[in-house]
Amino acid sequence: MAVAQRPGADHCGVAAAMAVIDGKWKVSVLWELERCPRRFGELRRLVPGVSEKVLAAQLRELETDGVIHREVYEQVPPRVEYSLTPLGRDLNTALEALGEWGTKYLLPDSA
Amino acid sequence: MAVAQRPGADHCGVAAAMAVIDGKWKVSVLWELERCPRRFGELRRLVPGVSEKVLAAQLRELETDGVIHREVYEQVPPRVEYSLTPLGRDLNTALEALGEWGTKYLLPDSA
DNA sequence: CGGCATCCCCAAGGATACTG
DNA sequence: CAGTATCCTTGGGGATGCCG
Repeated sequence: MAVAQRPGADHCGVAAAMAVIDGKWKVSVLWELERCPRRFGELRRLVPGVSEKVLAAQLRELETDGVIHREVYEQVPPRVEYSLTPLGRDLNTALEALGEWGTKYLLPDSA
Repeated sequence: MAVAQRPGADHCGVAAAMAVIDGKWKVSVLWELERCPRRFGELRRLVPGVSEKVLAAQLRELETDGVIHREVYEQVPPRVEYSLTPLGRDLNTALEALGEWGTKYLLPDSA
């Protein structure tokens, strides 16, 4: 999303997390990787609508942020697999709380 | 942030939550309101960097989404107070999980 | 005080083509 | 297959001014 960064503010942890998942497709990618490691092409298909350029860019950022791992298998044709790091798994767990809230929020009238 | 919406996908709850907090200052606002209700001008000061236009717009969206309540006191000068709804408090709780992850993530090397 | 209206800008993202 | 390179579009947000 783009979250205001206020160093020192007591919500900076949230801001940091938001910065990591800031990107239109990152949560979807994280979610898909939760099930199992995936190749680039698989992710393209699993995350409909994302372009190659943007998927590659966001994967790089997620890798830089240490939430996913990029494994290159030297073969022909090339094979690259992306997987969650332990940190990434923790992030997904934290996102689940948000997911539960969202599901509850979506209900027209909940109990 | 702007999160890909994939109706039917099993992460749609997360997407819904992300949509609600999508806005550069929304999390900060939510955070400030956690402590106590705040007036418009207070929020401006508490959330440094936000413009009047954008603050007003994001407050409207948060209100539309049912996470904050807008109370207008008919006085001169005008007085408007914003507060969290129960739904908003739940959202903040869910965000705390993310905040804890973020804090952990920020540590150079954690135990 | 608490806004809304207007104009502007720029970075994130989309489309397409090309490459190791 | 798994990307880069290039060009282009969009809209969220910044700055400023006016109003009840």
